[in-house]
Amino acid sequence: MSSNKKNKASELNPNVSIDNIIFGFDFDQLYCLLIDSGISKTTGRPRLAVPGDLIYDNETLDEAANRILKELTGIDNIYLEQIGAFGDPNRMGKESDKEWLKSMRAEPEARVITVAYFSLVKMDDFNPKASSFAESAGWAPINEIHELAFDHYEILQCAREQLKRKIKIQPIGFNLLPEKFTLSQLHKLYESILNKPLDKRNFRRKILNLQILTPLNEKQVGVPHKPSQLFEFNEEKYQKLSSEGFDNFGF
Amino acid sequence: MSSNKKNKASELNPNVSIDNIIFGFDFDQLYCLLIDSGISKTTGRPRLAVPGDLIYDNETLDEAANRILKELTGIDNIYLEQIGAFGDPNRMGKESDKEWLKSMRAEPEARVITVAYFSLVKMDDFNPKASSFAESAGWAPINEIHELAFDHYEILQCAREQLKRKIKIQPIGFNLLPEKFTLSQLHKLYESILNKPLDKRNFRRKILNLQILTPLNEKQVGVPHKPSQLFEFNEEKYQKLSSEGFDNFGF
DNA sequence: TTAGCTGAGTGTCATAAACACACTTTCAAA
DNA sequence: TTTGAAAGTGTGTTTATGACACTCAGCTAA
Repeated sequence: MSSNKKNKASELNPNVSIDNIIFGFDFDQLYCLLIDSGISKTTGRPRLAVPGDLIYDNETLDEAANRILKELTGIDNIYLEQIGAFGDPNRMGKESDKEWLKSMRAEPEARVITVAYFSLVKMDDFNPKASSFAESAGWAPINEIHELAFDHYEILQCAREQLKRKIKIQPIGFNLLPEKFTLSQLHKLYESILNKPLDKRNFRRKILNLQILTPLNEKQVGVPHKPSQLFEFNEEKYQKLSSEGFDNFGF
Repeated sequence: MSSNKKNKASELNPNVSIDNIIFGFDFDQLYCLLIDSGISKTTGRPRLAVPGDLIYDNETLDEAANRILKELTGIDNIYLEQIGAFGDPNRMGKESDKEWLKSMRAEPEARVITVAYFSLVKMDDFNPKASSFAESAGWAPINEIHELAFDHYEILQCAREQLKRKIKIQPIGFNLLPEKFTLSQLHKLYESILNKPLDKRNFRRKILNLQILTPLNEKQVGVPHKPSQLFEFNEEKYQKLSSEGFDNFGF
């Protein structure tokens, strides 16, 4: 039975794909990693999509999402969370999508349900490189993304909403920052995700009251203003806090 | 092209299914609708599962979930929300599951990804009746469910968590109650979902402050204690409230 | 060398929400 | 008419929220 399973191991499942919204943050705004597969013959515009692929029959959905992330960026151990399944029978109905599918897929007409994920990466961990199935990949500011292949634009909006919801409950935002960061950077990150201004003093008070930040004996250097204190996220204190049961960051 | 699509219309997709956690409430505790497909030859115990089915290639995931709900219960227009996709390659690996699959599916060996939903029904709207693919269906108190087919137990736990999260943000609980209900019933519902006691006076104050309940000129009759005021949920006021932007029920 | 710019860092007060807590009322049944 | 069972009600304390404006430290360029 196990060898029977192994036989199927390397087969692509023609009906289920993964699409992965990869978020990054440059201390100023949120970005999303997009793949540019060239100028579409039908629209005359670049065909932009989120990284994704059909799944293999021997991998879990999480494994498939990690694989896609790894193939594209070369990094693993990334924060990854499922958004949900998107399965409109017509989700691949645009002419430009069909054109692309014909050139890429063994069964371009097959109906594909996609399971969407989002992941949070430290932007400087990743230097976009072309992957095998796309001509190029790059970071796009999320507010400047207006059109994507398939239903990827819709998925992106869901991802943004889910991130908003989640960041109010769990400090996953730290996955978008380097090990050491300033409170202003964290502040700006929360503002970018929640898409609204937050009072500086109130933000600092709340975040510090959580006691999940360790101040370092280190400051910014070379900045043309008062240098900022650096902090790091304290996983241990956070675990303690969540096991004691709290359920809100309150932003 | 459209007729081409229509051709595929009635085909079952062998790789994607829907499973639906259907919640009910009897003013005392939460229930889940389960299907009993008889005594398993391998375990000797009844094989209990959540209603579900493969999807058709021409329906959206939401439509498929509604269809399953309708086929089983005869009711539509039910509150329905996606939980997510579950796709462990081994999720159908138990012997008792395989035995059942062989008797039910055209391709019993196919790998199936399932998209889970939960729905909220007014228990007295629904009198369980046997569906075509199950010998019987019935309500089980969620705290008494310990073992289910496939990964349904895991899905049930996710559903409970999602319901907990959601009820703090949106008043979807009203879908589990009849048109007219008392504050005590609503109180008990919140306690059942959140799985913890809530102070009676504080609960009433909060819920009434939301101003989404209309008191009726009607009381309970025939109860051996002070009769309770009846209320109904006011959808209109709720819409107004949510469009003005609030994001928390605060329980 | 100093003036000016930039963002860092800080505290208080007023308001609102959360929480803890106990007795009286109304009806049915015995 | 007494009893049991759940309904209904208010206050004081504590905690969290939100609004708000100035000084500080380092760099740069005159």
